[in-house]
Amino acid sequence: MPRKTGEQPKYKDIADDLRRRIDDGEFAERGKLPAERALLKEYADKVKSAVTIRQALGLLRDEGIVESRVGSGWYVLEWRPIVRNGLKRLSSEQWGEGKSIWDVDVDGRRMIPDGVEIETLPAEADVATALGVDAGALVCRRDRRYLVDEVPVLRSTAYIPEDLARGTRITQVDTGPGGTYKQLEEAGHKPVRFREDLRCRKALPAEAVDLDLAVGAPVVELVRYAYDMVDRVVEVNRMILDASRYLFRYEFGS
Amino acid sequence: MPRKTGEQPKYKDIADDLRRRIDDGEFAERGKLPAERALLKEYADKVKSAVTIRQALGLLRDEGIVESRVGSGWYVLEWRPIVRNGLKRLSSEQWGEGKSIWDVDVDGRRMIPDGVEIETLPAEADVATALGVDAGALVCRRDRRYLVDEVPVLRSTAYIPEDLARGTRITQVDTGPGGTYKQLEEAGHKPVRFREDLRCRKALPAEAVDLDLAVGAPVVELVRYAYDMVDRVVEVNRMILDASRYLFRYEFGS
DNA sequence: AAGTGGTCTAGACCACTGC
DNA sequence: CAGTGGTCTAGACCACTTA
Repeated sequence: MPRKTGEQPKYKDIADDLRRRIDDGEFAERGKLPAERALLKEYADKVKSAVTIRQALGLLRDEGIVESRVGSGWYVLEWRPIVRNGLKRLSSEQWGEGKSIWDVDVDGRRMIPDGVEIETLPAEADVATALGVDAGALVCRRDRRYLVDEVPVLRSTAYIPEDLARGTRITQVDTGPGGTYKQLEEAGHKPVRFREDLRCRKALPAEAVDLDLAVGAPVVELVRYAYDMVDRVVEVNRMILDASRYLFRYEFGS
Repeated sequence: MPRKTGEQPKYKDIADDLRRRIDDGEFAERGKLPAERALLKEYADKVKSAVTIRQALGLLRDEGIVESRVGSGWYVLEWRPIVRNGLKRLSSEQWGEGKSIWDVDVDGRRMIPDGVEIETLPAEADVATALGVDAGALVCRRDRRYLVDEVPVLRSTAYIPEDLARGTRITQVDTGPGGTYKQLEEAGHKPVRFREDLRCRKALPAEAVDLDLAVGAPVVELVRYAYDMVDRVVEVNRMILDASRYLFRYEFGS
């Protein structure tokens, strides 16, 4: 039956009730909700069809407070963010002394690189524009995924103009202490200025697979530009992050 | 019929095809997709039920590339972000000379305040913690929504300790040129340091209504802390932004 | 008034998980 | 193997938009 005027749809009623029960901690112990068929019985006086129950659960999933596991059930989610400090991580104190800039991402938890792909190839149009080189000019691409607690949280794809990367460890899997930025410094192109463009949107299907997310889950697309002393772009890094796991922090004085 | 092993669900096939057609510009002219019932006929050899068509369209909506208008149809969305520069907007050059810090949000477009609510009230626990005052201490709350192109894009709720706001125009609807920060400066508490914590998640039902979003659409929750010379928190501003309309930019030198 | 998206029913079979 | 979520069908009525 469709909705009557002035009434809220049934599935929203169900979602409201489940949200309240979750907030009340009713499922806190096992972290697990009753099965769909069980909920259908619980709410039998309100709703007749399993589809409507699923609609309510889907709403809660959209809000990021529950997740489903096929063959297993529906589970309450906790939110425990990774704090990513956009300023500290880029201070040369971090990478100047040989620390990896990823170390500052996670407080307590380790961020583990999961496979690296390094390739030298002609720049696509958007990459060329971002780097300020001609389209088709050679660039070095470093592509890598990162895990926290064995869960993928971040895909990072960095582009460096080939003439800056050539002959350095930037083209190697292990860039050595201080990473790419230290290598750029030694090549006479120390990054001194940065820009980060941050955009939040829903995951595309390919990204959802890569980061093990539900389709439509929010991701953050973060593009960082690193400039050297003469304002040349020496690196562009495009990152896709699982938005639900991150808190982005920027601090600055006047 | 359920999915066979190794196959993609039908609704994803439909979504893939529609995504391709949108990218090809097939609907660019009117910006409008065929009606659900028309799509059901178009894809009659693949899919038999309207629910499955709706599932495919819902996927595209989750990805933020189409929207639905009841009684009207499905429309292709364009993405034209508001660039919000987190650094420029907070330089005292912006507000020191009497500009509103909102003016720098929109390039070309105007950001229009839509209703202001000002109230002095005891601080909730989380606000008290953020401001570094005792729970229950009086604070001034300035709550306001902003529109761009007549569309709500931002809800801003600022909290200022009552002893700093008392007797100033902070408690007035119009804070005068330079806004709250100019008033704080004149009270001897010039903000000199800032922190912004940015988190992306799906909209809660109340937020969705407030910003005229679909439930589950991504929003950005941005909390800004302003500190004076002696590191006292002089303002906390909690903002909820329509994520689909914003690009956040942070620039910093080393 | 005609067409549209939104909601709902009462079933069904599948692949996957966990015992 | 029993239970779970995921997908699918073939209908239906409602409120809303557009003309």
